[in-house]
Amino acid sequence: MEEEIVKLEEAREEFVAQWGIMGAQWGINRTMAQIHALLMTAPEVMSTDEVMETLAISRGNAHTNLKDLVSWGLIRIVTKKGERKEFFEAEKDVWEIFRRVARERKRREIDPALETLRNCKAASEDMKSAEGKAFHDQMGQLEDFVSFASKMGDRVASMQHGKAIKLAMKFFS
Amino acid sequence: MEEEIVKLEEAREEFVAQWGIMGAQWGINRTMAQIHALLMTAPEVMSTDEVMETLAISRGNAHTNLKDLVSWGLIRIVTKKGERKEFFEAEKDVWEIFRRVARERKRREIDPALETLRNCKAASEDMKSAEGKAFHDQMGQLEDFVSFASKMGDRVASMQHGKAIKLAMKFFS
DNA sequence: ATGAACTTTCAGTAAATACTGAAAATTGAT
DNA sequence: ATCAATTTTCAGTATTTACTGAAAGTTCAT
Repeated sequence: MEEEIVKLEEAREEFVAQWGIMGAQWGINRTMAQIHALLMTAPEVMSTDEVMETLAISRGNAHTNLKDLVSWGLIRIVTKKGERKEFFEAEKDVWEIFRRVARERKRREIDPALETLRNCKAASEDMKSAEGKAFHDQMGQLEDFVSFASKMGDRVASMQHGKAIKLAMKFFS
Repeated sequence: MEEEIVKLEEAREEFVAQWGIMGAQWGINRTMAQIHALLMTAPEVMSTDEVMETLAISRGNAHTNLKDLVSWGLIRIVTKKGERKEFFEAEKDVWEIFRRVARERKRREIDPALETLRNCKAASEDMKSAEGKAFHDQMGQLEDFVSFASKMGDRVASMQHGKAIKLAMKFFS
């Protein structure tokens, strides 16, 4: 039965490593994604020291990324009574994870981009030249698309899991 | 009327810069995103030299990123008769841009991640411990979610623009 | 008020990523 | 076959991003 524990740890390590790579490809720092993966598959809450030790990273690094994960709403701080230390626990529901990431990325990245697109569109509003008109038109198309996608995201993210599943079923019919 | 040209160039520069920042936030290199933005708003096809000059970057950099954009299907090579140089032209249709990015990211990033999730799930298939079962279950949930999202993406990406719009309308009703 | 337990910050450093520029390779016209 | 135009590659370098570790700050029990 000891064998099972080893196998589990191996599988978990593979998952943590791959989640880190995937995070990096999507513009999230590798360590943050790894900590997230670690906590998602942790049977119990973990302290900063445990995270440090498991991933072999420094206190500063662990601390910063744990706090970033908290600010993304992907993990939460838990305190045990009688203990002064903070422990961390991940949101494990995939639908909830998706919703939180979608919300944050909208707020942090999509909205500022939309702002720029609107600026560029406005700046080229009354242009007479063919180039000016084409640019204005292109900005308009991009703005429409991005704001549409963003609204879709909002809409989906604010749904209950069950509703979303139903919708998806309809979608595939 | 000269004034309009200046204003247009300013707006275009703002767009190029912001698109670069956004790209970087989504794990795409800044220069690649900037070249893409530049070509999306170019009234004419551009040569490597023109791209180099406009963005003040080296030949190697311009070359590498132009070829990467071609491999993403976001720009294409155009030749002018009587000229040996290659020119580049961007796909301008936002829906088509979205489809190509979705396809490539699936192929390059989602599919490998799914592979790992399946591995981890399989590796913990017959585990008896509570930890093993919980891990297996978590991998299963993640796999279901990712593969579902990926299928949705496929489905949407393979739609015609018009169909997608209709669907979206239904969605918002 | 003191001090141990713990968290936070941050200057310095390491690692990863992106870029340059020039040399090598390729292409196509003569 | 030669050569000028053009594309491609890549060793070296610069820039950006991430990490370390230790010092400073905070909190809470006594």
